[in-house]
Amino acid sequence: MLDITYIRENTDAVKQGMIHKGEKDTSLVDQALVLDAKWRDGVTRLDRSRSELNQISGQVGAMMKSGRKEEAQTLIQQTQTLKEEIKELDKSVPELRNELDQVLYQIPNVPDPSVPVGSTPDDNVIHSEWGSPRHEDHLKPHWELAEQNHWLDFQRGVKVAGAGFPFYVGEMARLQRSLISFFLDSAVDAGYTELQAPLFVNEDSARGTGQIPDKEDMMYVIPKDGFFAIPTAEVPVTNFHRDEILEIDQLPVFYAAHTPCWRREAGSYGKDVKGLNRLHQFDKVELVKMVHPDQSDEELESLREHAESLLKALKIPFRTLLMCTGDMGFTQTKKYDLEVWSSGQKRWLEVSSCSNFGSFQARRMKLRYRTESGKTEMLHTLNGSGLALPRVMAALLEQYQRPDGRVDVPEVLKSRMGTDIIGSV
RNA sequence: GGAGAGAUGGCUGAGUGGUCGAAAGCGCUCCCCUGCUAAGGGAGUAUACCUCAAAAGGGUAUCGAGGGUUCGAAUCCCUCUCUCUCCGCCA
Repeated sequence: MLDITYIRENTDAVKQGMIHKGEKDTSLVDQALVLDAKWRDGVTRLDRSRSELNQISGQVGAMMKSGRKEEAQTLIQQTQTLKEEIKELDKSVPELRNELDQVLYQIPNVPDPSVPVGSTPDDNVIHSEWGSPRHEDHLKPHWELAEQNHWLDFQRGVKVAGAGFPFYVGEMARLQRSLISFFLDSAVDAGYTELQAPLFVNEDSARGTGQIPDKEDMMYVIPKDGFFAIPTAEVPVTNFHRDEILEIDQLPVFYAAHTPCWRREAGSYGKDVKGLNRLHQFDKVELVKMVHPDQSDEELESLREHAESLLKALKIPFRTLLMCTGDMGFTQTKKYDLEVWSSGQKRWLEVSSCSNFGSFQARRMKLRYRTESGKTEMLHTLNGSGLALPRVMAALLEQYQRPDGRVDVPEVLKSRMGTDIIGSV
């Protein structure tokens, strides 16, 4: 959420940002300002009444001590109206604040000035392209390669769990494990601290990163215990420091975590869900940064560069998109998407999304640091995939396939795979 | 799952109805003293919000969370959560 003080002082910029992100109606901002004024008025009145009551209580105490009970009684009688007033305000002020928060939750983060203004994916800017995509006619999609080599078992996945929960078999399982380990090692080398995180989170955490109340339907829920299955490691990892104040010399904080991710993704169909393109459960290595506000612009670039370096090391062709205002999402100030070229499907597949959230997430989860002057201030958070496994594997198989359906192992994975080539003729 | 104990500031730990946002100690910061080291003295050291152009100042709330009793609650009552110990179960 945005800071109401910021909205108060930058009303036009906030409205402009909303419009650029595709909202037609900016009246939420005006609503917020009205509620803010009401709420502050209520707080002031409540504080004043309480102050009066406290003062009287002190006097009563002093009288009781010195035995002036009658005097005390008359004072006590005076408190009745005050107490009623407090009781009312005590109810209405939090209600107003709650109303205000509900409005604030619906106001999107303001895009960074460097983000191209646009409304559709066509307005995204190609930031860079890398590698040599294969364009032979008879390249197979990964699901055909997987079928030939018995690498994926979708049917048994359906039997055991349901659609979108495949088994990875033999070399494919090992390939995934090798990639995960490669990604994590790279992250650690780049200064990230490796975390193994809870795979279920509680309601507070889901709220902290904004999955609820907005995007509840994306998550699997375990109602009996009040858990949410994480849709990304971003949720537990960003919440790691929720409600904390970090010292300035602890910054910046970098974390990397591999987790499965569960997404309900209701309503998808067709080529999107074919093979490994879209699953209900998939593995991902997630990178999270918590940084000083002055650093977040640069940190987004280095985050993107790190994600790109993984694809370069694997020699998988990809492009990086700078997402336009209309395609970047509610919570971000700036976002890059990395898309690998799927040689067998002749299309781009998103494997990473690197985002700067500014203080938007931090404010929601009270993630702060102490400035040199001793004040507390919201941190900036960033995250990015590094990387999402299934689509990387899909692109890898397709890019490295041989005419006989076997697949060469990328150089950087050979020792982990224990072989130069996988599959059988 | 059963039984018991507990939850206070960065930490340890007092406090059972009236200047308690909270003693004391430790830690930390600054200053003084001391020719190293050690020791000593003094001051300061939570968070959030409102008010104020800002700073200063003022006010309010917070002693696990929520509710109640009272003029007044860290202290009394109710509900919940969590932690610890013992037993059971268990990778």
